[in-house]
Amino acid sequence: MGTLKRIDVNHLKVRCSECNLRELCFPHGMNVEDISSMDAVVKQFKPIHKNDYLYRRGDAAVAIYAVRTGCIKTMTESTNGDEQIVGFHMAGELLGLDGFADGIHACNAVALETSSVCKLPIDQLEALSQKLPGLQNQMRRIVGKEVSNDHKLLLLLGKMTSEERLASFLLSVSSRMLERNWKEDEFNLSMARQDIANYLGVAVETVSRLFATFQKQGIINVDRRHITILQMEALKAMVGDCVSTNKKPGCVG
Amino acid sequence: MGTLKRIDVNHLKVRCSECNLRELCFPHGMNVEDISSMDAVVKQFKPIHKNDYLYRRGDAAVAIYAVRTGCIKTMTESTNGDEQIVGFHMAGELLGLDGFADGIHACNAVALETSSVCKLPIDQLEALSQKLPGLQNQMRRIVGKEVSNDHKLLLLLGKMTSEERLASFLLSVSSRMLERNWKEDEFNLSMARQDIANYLGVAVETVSRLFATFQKQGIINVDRRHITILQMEALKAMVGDCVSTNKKPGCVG
DNA sequence: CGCCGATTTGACTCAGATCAAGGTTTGTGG
DNA sequence: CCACAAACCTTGATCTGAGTCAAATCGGCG
Repeated sequence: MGTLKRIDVNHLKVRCSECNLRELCFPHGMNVEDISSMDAVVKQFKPIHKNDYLYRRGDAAVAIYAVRTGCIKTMTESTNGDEQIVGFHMAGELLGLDGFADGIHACNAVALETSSVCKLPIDQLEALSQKLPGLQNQMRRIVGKEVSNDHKLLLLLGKMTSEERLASFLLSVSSRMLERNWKEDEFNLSMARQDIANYLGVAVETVSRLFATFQKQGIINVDRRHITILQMEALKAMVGDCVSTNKKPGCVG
Repeated sequence: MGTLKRIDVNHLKVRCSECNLRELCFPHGMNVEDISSMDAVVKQFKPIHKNDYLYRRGDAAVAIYAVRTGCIKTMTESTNGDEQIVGFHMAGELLGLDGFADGIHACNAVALETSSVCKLPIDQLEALSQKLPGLQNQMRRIVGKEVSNDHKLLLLLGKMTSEERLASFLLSVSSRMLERNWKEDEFNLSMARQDIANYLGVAVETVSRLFATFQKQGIINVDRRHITILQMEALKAMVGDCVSTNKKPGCVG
């Protein structure tokens, strides 16, 4: 956005050991030496523009990707052309596991804005993980997180009202902002209303109306894609009470 | 069902190499020797009864499980008590990946009928996979399949009508029957209507009505939980045309 | 400025939920 | 083996949250 300095990032040397996102990509179970040995594996670092595909359904799956900057959506496609967005991937988050089943990507991955990613070739990652138990552990965690994310979304699509869905979405973005040490109560959404609607399994108009309602209730402030959360607790209460201030008995969340 | 011989399966020696389900559990990339070395890892073989929990949300995740007989459902739980079934696991299918993220199961796993499972301890599986590249490959495939299954369900819950959902469900069961060399057009469902409804994100009454409608249309025959598919093509057409007889251009399914 | 896509808002509609009631199957204890 | 209860399933009537359709407005951008 705005004026950007022209930097050819293709030639920048990528070093996991010097990356300020490494705590998000590989947060646990890997020590400094382990991280350093990742440097040799991270093969590419390419910028892609808004609406560009990182990979398409049907492409050979040769790598997983870590988002450095920007935001990338992944979506499944049905035989009759319907699409369902299954994830928005922010800086420090990984994508590409959808190709693990048979070596062919089952999803499309599209940039929501100009984004850059690290490419981690699967074969090399695998070879390295034979040597580093820490990496193997980490891979397992990454997989587990993907699965548990998907399950959260299944619960959302299967059981929640549209109001709960949007509240849940805003809280998810907010908490991910916090993880990155950005403001948790003020941020810009990188996705269009249509993308939010698709992701949440509702109509665009419903998203639009809910934003208006939340604003009228003084819970959030909406200025186009700029969101300010005014009453975090109100959002949390919509999704499920016990998340809020103190956990109630029986609640793990 | 009916009269069963009393066999204490707890003491049966488990051998992957002799298991007739191994083609489903570990279908590719592992040769006979690899499979044989799995024998030492498969630790338990325990029968669980209808409504018993294989594991609960919050339990330490120490293993993944392969279903030998019966059927097991896995479900997520929201903070306010809602449950969403995320999978039905039939003979030869694996479950338990939901514990990979942080070593704690995020799902409940419950038997729909008396079932037996193989227990594959994660630490030993990991140790073995350091030696067997084939196993590591296979683990990756298993993960990929889980992810792609979840994505299919996301598409179903996010975009399909209730009619498409039920058709899709029946086709999924049917194709899994075929994989097991059972009849693809005649089978017993092991789950209650309520479970189907929950899984598909609709009301029980809707499931009941749709079964009645499909039967009236001569597409299936329903006798309680016994299903006979009379017009497979009609079901396929409901989900998306190009799956049917011949693939149309642009369709991968 | 004028066009185009993104977003909002209002009016109307409907698929599927909810409510209500009855029928059927299964399990249990006597 | 039967009686009874509980769980499961079906069917009908009614209601409603959210979709669809239509139109106005906004924001960029060439």
